[in-house]
Amino acid sequence: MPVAMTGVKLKDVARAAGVSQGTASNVFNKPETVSPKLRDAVLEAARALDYRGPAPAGRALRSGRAHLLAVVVEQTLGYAFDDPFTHRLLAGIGEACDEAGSGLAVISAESGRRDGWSIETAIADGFILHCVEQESRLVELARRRGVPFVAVDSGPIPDVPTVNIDDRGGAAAAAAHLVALGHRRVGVMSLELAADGRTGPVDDARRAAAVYAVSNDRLDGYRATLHAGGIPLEPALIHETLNDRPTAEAAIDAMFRLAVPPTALLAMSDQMALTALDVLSSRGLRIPDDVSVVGFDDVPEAARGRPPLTTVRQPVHTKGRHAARMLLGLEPATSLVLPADLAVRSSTAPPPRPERS
Amino acid sequence: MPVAMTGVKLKDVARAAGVSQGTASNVFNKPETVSPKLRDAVLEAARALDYRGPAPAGRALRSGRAHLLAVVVEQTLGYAFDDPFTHRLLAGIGEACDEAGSGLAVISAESGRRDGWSIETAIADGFILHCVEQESRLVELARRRGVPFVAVDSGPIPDVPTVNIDDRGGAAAAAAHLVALGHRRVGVMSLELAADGRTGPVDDARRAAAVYAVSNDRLDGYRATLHAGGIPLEPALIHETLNDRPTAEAAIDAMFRLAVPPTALLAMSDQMALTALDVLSSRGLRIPDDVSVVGFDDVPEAARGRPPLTTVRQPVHTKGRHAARMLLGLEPATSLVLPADLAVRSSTAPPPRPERS
DNA sequence: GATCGATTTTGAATCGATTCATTCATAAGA
DNA sequence: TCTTATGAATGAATCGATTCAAAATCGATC
Repeated sequence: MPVAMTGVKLKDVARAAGVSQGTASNVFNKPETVSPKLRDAVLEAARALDYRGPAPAGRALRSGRAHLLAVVVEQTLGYAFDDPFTHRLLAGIGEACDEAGSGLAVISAESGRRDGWSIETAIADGFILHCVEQESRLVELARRRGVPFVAVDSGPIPDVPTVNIDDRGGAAAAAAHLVALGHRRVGVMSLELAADGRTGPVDDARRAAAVYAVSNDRLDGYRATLHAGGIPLEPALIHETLNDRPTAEAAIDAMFRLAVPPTALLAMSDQMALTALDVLSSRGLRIPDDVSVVGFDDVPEAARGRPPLTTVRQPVHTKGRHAARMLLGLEPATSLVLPADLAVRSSTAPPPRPERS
Repeated sequence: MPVAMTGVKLKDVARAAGVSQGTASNVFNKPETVSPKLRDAVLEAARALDYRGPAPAGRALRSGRAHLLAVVVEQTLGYAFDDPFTHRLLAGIGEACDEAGSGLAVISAESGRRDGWSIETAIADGFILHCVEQESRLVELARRRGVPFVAVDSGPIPDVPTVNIDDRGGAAAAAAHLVALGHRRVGVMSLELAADGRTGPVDDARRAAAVYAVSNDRLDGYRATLHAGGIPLEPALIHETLNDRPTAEAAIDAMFRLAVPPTALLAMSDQMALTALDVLSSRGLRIPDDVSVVGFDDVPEAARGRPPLTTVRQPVHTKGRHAARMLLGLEPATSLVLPADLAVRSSTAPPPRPERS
């Protein structure tokens, strides 16, 4: 058993076994097409030379296949793996990859990043873009790269397969639930509308500048439904956050400092809603007695909230699965809009002092 | 703006720009070494031909660098992304990758997997093996592959850099806490000892057959400390589970059917401990009044348990970070043992009827 | 004007396999 | 016995870049 140094390649094995390189290659890739006799000879030579098997890089170059799907997120990898929503999406994608024997990589397209591994340099068979702006640098990059890709949670994009949920409908259901309960003053905690890090009240100009389809659609759903119920939604009652604790807390602060604070909160993510639960109750407000809270996403933590969160349920896992299966050729690559519905739990109730019973 | 079909390569660009291929390559990789004049010419030619940039596969083949770290887990991808512990590890690894501009891939080494992407075929600069058996197929594969790797949560492995925590010490601290509270009858919920899917009571023979260093060390820590406190740990009070709900529930069932059931439970993972909290309280047992429960890991959910879980805190995130940094050459590749300590919260208390006060 | 050193540029070699159109056997059918 | 299919094996071409030793260029100095 010699300790091989390096550099044994298929050519050497082929030569040692006295066969052509093509045959040696076949032994490793389509063993059934080569006679047992030669097959054994090659395998034996490989063993003798301590050949480490076909080198992946060479193989990828020639065959054009990488057996790897890459998920592109706009945050840092550190953040992505901390976010429960992303987990579920990745789990769904992972399931499809399991099916196809493919690997799964995550690419961070965070702006300030050193280059290295990115859409431009990743050796992958396809990309899943998550939550990108409609006319984003990332879409452009993926296009240029010439590798199939699908966009998830990014709204419709011309000539690109996409997977979305009915954000507008889900948001409408959430708002309708509050209207039905009798709420007349409702605050909205919004996800980012544009990628500029801005937070705070959302006026019409800001809304017009929205680039994230998801936030925009949800806001639309809220607004339209509240409006139909005769409830105006003034800028002071819509606060944009970064989906993290500090900015969510600031939003709550601002809205509950108003002369007439809201009796209910519509949050565009469970993460914000759970923060709200926490912040509000630590201020002595009771949920749902004093304030109702509705989340969005139905992450696993939502049902375990205190109290369990009323929220918009969406098939995150399924979404990931579809996107991955499209890229893997396991289903046709089209554009999908999956349904979202309301899961009513215990964080919502009629407002404390109904104007009419 | 012509719609390029395919197949424009560096050679074509070089020719069009009237420079050598080497120079063209430098324009994309070390722009500072080529004169502005030629640089512009090349860039211009690239634009004109709609060149898509250096193809990653070709680049990887020649340069030998992939700019990608791969994490190898023994479960399916679907499972891996569902497990809170894995998230934290990945977040730590991701953080280091962010630093180095590297990508992060996850490989499932689940046994029944179709081939495709595996240790043998992944184009990666290094592997992080998580929770593998000491003399595992996976270690062997990684060795053969000839690419640097480090093993995490796998105990010491000869000639391989590893990152572990002081499992024995952490477990001992957990047990000592219960002993100090006055418990005399303690049950253990164990993680898998070997990869054969077996569950149920753990006798000496089974213990001797343990291949997972983590489970083995924790069990050792529990045993030694209880023993020192004069508390015997009979097989009927050690139950092996698969770290999922059904088998955890079965373990609890069995132990609480005993003539003298335990007054405290030592669980080797928070996931099991949280399940225990759930199962026990749904049977009318109060925690910690009737039964004390100690977890292991301190996942984020632990602090949010009902009641908040007393558990062994370990630096999962840091563990991942170290492993990744070693592979990325950001710190020397050695073997690390990080500390674990006890986080006392509200799931532990003295036993209901102390034999002596 | 010649010389020296530093900076650019070149061009061929190399990374390691897969592919595919041919050639070569072998067995079956006429 | 002579085709004709069928299945194996061959070997050259190719995938798309990076590398590096050697050659060319350029300024500055003597």
